[in-house]
Amino acid sequence: MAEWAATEAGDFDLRLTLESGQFFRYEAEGEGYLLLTQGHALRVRQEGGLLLFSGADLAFVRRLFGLDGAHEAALSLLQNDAAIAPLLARYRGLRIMRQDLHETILAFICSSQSNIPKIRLNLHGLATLCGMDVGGHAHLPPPGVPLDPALVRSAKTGYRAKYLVAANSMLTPAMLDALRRSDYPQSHAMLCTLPGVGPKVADCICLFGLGHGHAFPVDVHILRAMQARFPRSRLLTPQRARELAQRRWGPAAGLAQQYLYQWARDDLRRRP
DNA sequence: ATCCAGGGGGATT
DNA sequence: AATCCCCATGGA
Repeated sequence: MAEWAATEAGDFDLRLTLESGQFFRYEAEGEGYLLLTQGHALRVRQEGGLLLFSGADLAFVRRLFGLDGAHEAALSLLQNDAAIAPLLARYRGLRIMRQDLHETILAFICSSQSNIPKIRLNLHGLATLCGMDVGGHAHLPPPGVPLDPALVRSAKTGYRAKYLVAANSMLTPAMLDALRRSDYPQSHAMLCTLPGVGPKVADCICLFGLGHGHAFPVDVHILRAMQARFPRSRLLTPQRARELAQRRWGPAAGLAQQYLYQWARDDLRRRP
């Protein structure tokens, strides 16, 4: 077994962050987790304010989990806002991860009309059937390669199979580079040209795969959360909720969304 | 603009 | 065991 390294991770909650619906290629293993991403088999576990890891270098781990000053800067924009501050305290340590762009696109095409366990099932199937083996671990297929529609379908991706096949062929290195070089509105528009990617999924990709803090994906959970916390805003449609969040929180809107999502999942479920 | 199909898993009956 | 429910996207 590889050697463990450690890094300071105060104000970080590994379990909360990993299981908050932004990243799906993990499984519980012993006291921690095994993550399969970007060719790495990364083992992580948290002991108090220390994050222990093996399988990738320090810079990779700190970037993946958002352990940088950008998080503190975004937090400081939210902590004086009465509409969101209680959630910051309740879910202390929840961070936005910074993931690989191509993996994020595949994951969130799978995410439409779905749920976390099923997305994990889809991605595991996709990696096993269409992907590549790296040291005994299945990783997602690389961008640009043609995927076998029958295999993609057998990963139980359902009607999303054709989107995954078409999108992966469109995702050339040039397109990924263009996405990375573009600003938030441009990359959002470009992502919406991919099959299976609409405004909501594009915002997830902007937030988790491109690090655009303004991105504010609105699904039913977020819409419910926004309606509950801004009861005086009449007729809060998904589009209006997004505009309100971006106007109110600016580059911290995406982080606010993550706290709202967690709260909605915990407290605003149907049939409580 | 409005309506509705779509796939598979989970909850409910 | 059968049925309802979920709820983003795309096409009619």
